[in-house]
Amino acid sequence: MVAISDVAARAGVSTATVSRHLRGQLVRSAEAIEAAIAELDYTPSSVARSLKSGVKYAVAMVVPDVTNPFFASVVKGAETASRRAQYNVFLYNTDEDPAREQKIIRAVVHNVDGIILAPTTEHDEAPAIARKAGVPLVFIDRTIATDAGDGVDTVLVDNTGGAAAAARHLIDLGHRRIAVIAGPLDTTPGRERYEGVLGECRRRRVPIPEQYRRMSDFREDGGYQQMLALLALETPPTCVISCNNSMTVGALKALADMRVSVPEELSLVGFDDLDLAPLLSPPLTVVRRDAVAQGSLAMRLLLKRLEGETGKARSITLDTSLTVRGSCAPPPADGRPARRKAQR
Amino acid sequence: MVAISDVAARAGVSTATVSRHLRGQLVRSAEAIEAAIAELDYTPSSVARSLKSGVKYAVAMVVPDVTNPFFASVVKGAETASRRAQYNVFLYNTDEDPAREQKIIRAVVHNVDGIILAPTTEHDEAPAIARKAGVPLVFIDRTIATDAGDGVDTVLVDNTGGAAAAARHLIDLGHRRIAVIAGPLDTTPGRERYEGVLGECRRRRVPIPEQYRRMSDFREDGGYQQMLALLALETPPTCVISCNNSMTVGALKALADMRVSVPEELSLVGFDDLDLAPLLSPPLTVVRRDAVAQGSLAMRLLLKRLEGETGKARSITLDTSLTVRGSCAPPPADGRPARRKAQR
DNA sequence: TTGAAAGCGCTAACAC
DNA sequence: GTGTTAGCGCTTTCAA
Repeated sequence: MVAISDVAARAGVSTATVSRHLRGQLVRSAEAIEAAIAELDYTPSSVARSLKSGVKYAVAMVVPDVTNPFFASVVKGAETASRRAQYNVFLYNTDEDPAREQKIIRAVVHNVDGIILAPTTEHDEAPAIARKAGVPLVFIDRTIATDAGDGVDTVLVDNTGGAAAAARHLIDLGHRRIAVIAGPLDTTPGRERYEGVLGECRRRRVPIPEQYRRMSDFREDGGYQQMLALLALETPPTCVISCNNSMTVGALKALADMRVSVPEELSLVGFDDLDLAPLLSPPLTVVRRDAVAQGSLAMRLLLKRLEGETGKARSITLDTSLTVRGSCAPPPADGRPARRKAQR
Repeated sequence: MVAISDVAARAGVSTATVSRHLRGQLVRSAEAIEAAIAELDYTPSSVARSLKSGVKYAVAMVVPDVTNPFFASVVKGAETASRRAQYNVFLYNTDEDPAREQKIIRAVVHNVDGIILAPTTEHDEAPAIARKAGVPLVFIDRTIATDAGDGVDTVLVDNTGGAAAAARHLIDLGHRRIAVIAGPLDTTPGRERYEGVLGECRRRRVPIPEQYRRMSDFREDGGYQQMLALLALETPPTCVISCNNSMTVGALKALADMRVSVPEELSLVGFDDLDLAPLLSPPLTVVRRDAVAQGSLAMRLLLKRLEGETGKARSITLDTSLTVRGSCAPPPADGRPARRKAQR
């Protein structure tokens, strides 16, 4: 490995001078130093630099699963935004496991300058750990309930509004038997979307009975099982709101397996868009948001803090929008929709 | 920040003893040291450790785009596999830009212990850079043509076989006018899949005319445009093989926009599966491969090298399999399929 | 403007 | 088993 001392020797100056030149200061021997650097193909060791300065030029992104297109886009946005400031992005998947998340945060907190985290639960210990280590933390997509989250910059979306818009759309179409497949309620988007649906339905006097409130886990299989359960009900709903993309995929598979035709027999709205959603038959109506922008914004907030910005934490809420495609229609006239036996 | 010297002072021993204890050696004062560590909430600085040992416990994953579900899965597999050895994964997107890729590799090569790369082109300079720096490199999904790639472990899939299987399937169904939407030919999967299709067709005496060979770029819009071009031909093909998932999405959109019914008027096979592929109507027939396994295998090869394994480079080729769903049928009888005017 | 030298936190000889 | 010490590559006083 070629070190700064090699360059200094070759250029006939001290290491201090080379270091100064590297930091952009004017030095007499700039040319000789440049020549030496080029000949030796020297790159400063960021490790040594970090040891001295404390800056690591690294940020950790901790998300449930990059394989989820939403988080893939978030990561993409954050990574792209990190380049301007020459930061590097460590990626970690928690698989929605709070224990794993804590382990990651603890291990990482001393090795990065900042952390972007989609917390697994709303009673998350990451803020305490990060604060103790003096490492800036930004929440993305989810916050935590307690005031342990005070002082943490946050980028959310208007889950409540998006979910309410989905409910409104269905109510306006004439639906009165509305079901919701909800994500974990100890999670910001899980809770807010659920409450968004419930709130809108309450406001419009279309109560959602207990059996239409299906608690699930943001996973494909959860969506599949809950849709199956809904279809097996004595009086099934005429429409369903699925609260994230993975569960929506599961719900769609259940619908396909049970040969339920959408939207004739059952209407469906998903939260979060999917690449192929417009190509399904019918094209899927969804609540959309700009995931790349969310990631990029989170990174920008973090970089501001790393540049020394102080002041109280900011919480930014991005808009969502209902994209109406073809998966919703008025409820079937006979009032006995969607009940089927399984087929092989 | 609390350093090893603080722990040593508190435990009444030297820093060397604390260091030994940390590395697992038996020391008399283990208990006192543990107590001090706990009270001070001490974590060893990985930066200092790296400076000393040269090991950074970091690996760079350089892929075209995490937003592509294939690469998202590769990254997931690699990240999961990295945990066993306590390595951390830096993520970079090249956006298929060779200049950006080079810049990333150069910047990263001295700050990581190893690199996993899906090279942008087949004449890639990464191996030279990595070799000069003495950093192990693993190619994933793509190799390079020249022997500059000698000494680089590689994890590929049987692109040729997969593409040939797709062609065979179509020929067996009776198709004689087969078109292919190819990826960049200076890319391993681009070239191999293209040649796989061509080779099988040649073997079966079903030549593919020039106008049915559509060169594209692995991007959605490329697939869209090329499908449009095919449909506009005087004599359009009766079936199309699309050589990656993004282009397949574009092709499907073109088909939808032009109201071409699949598979009645045109059959379609995609390379790489998509989450919703089974839910399309018709469900999409694709060539599949295990992306998570690919990523995990690449990381395992890399970790072996980092553990000191020597010996010549290994090149592993994973299987692909044709998943027949519903998007292929015998060609239309009238022999004049798929030609349409655009509709709004 | 420049060089000498100290030191960031940790590890590995080396001597005890 | 343990302490002393040197040094990884770099930055940054402090003098000159």
